[in-house]
Amino acid sequence: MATMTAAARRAEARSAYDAFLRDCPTSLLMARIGDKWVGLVVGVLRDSGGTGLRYSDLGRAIPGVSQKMLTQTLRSLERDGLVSRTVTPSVPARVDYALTPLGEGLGDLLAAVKDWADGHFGEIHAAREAYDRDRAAEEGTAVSGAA
Amino acid sequence: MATMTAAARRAEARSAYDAFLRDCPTSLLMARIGDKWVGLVVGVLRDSGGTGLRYSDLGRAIPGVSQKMLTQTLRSLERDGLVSRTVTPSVPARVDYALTPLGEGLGDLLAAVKDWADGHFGEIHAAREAYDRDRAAEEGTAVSGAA
DNA sequence: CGGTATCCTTGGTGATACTG
DNA sequence: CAGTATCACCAAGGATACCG
Repeated sequence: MATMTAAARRAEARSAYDAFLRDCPTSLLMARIGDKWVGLVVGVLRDSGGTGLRYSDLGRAIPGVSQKMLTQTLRSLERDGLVSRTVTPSVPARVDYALTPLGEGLGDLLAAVKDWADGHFGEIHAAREAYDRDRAAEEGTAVSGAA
Repeated sequence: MATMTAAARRAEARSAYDAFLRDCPTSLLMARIGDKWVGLVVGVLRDSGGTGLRYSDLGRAIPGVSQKMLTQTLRSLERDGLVSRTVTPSVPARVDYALTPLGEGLGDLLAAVKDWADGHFGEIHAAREAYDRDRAAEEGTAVSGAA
């Protein structure tokens, strides 16, 4: 047992931390924002005005999303009170999705993220190129040194 | 071939969209924010003041992060010019990480996200409970109807 | 101390097929 | 139209072992 203490303690720490992260509102929101489709969906819903969009409209507005992912994203957003789902029991059935006030708040936040991204992407891009260039230069130096 | 058109077009749309997303600064930043460890790392670095932290300090400050993930996160952050890496060639070697001005900008953004999360988590949590309750009630209704 | 290289597991993602 | 269910895949993440 004593030989496993280090690994066991690490595992325990991980579990405890994971539990903490699950309860941490910030982590939750960050995971949400980072989700591949969430940003697109609330963006599209935001652009559509408060009128809402039908399921198939959403699918068309976001090329490349599968039904599964669209439904899954919509469901989780609905569960968190960020989008509202309105079923009109006509034939064929019609379902509209719209941002709730809370969802609009998230949309505003996302817009702020977008602004920052647009404003600083140039710097980030430049930093990447500089980093990659330096890295290539180091490798080149190493190679020429060896040769 | 005509029978594959629908699938082919979908695949093509996916590829084009994926390419677009890769070039989209907003998507890039969202992916970054959503990364499990990025938020923690810049948060810790931010709290530490501008003095920076050593690699092992970071590891200790974030229980549950593996060396691999810590290094990987730090590298990608460094590549994007968000953190600086300073090597002091003493024995044993010492490496310090700190937020760059750009990284502090990201930190501010993250703080805004955190504020929103803290301010609205109550609503989200309530929405979840309401959703889950409704869902359970529907199932219950279905069952009682069947029975 | 501060990493890198490797293997292995897990689950997120997407394609497909079927239903009310 | 608006989903649900199932399967298959691959890549992110973690554990482990080793190097400068």
